[in-house]
Amino acid sequence: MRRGLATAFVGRRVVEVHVGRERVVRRTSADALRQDLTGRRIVSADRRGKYLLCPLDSGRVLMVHLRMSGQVRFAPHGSPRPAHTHVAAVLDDGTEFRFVDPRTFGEVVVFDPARVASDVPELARLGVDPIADPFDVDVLRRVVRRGRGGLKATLLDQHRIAGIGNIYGDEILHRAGLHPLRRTDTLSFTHERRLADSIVGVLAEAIEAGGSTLGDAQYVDVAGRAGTYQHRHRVYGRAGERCPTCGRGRIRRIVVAQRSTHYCAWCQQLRSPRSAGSTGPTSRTPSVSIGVTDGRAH
DNA sequence: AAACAAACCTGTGCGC
DNA sequence: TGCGCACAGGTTTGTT
Repeated sequence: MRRGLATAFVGRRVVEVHVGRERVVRRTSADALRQDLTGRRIVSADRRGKYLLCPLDSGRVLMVHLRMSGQVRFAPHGSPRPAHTHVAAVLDDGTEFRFVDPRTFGEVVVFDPARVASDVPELARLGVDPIADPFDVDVLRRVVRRGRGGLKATLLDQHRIAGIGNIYGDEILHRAGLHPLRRTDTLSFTHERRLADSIVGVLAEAIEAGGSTLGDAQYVDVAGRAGTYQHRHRVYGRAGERCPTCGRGRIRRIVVAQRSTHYCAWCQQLRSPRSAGSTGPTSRTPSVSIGVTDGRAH
């Protein structure tokens, strides 16, 4: 999404702003958004965790959060707006910025970056961003070792690490070969290194693939195109299937931190299977998939 | 402090 | 065909 904004939004000037639903500008108001955006030019497109941040030439910053069902779309001004378009900003090149969100959990706000701590406190309190910030096993250790909860809940905690959601949390733990309920204080240094590598690896690959568009096509890019990473999900949404990595375990679905959670019963055990002639999961080479390329394993 | 539930909304897919 | 229910990418708030 940030890349799409960098292409379609940066350098443009806002001519006119329409607010449909007040709810999506609830942090301030429709009047405030209109005043802060009208006549302003978009300077850049940044991101912290799941927060999209577009600095304006006024010195203030436009923040968009998509939450569960939000989209940002750009289309010619005058073309029919999709249902649930709650904010539309006409731009100086004849296009229109649209914030579309059926569930209205998402939001749009312009704030003063000097007052971020009071105006957008959750943004100020975000943890390390593994893509935007320096991130390695030492950073991960420092952040994760402060608690001793389960791994899945820790990965989803935006105050610790910013930007990992439910899909990528599952995919990261699968790549790392770690059980979602494994306690963070039981990891060896090797585990921690594997986890740090998996966080960066999964996120980077998913970004390059344009993200994950599920069946209902709620996530699409600024031009309405679907991502392709869903074809490479190894566990998310694949309960009951055979694991494409080990070819041996079944994908299980459990509920962790009130989120559906998927993992391979063989590659991701709470305790490593030892002795008794059982070798346990050893292959840690995620790119090697036997007999299966993309899509469903049958 | 941390674990858990509920709340915020709408749409879709399923079983009956 | 219609109805009720479960469930969905996220985050905050309130309760144990």
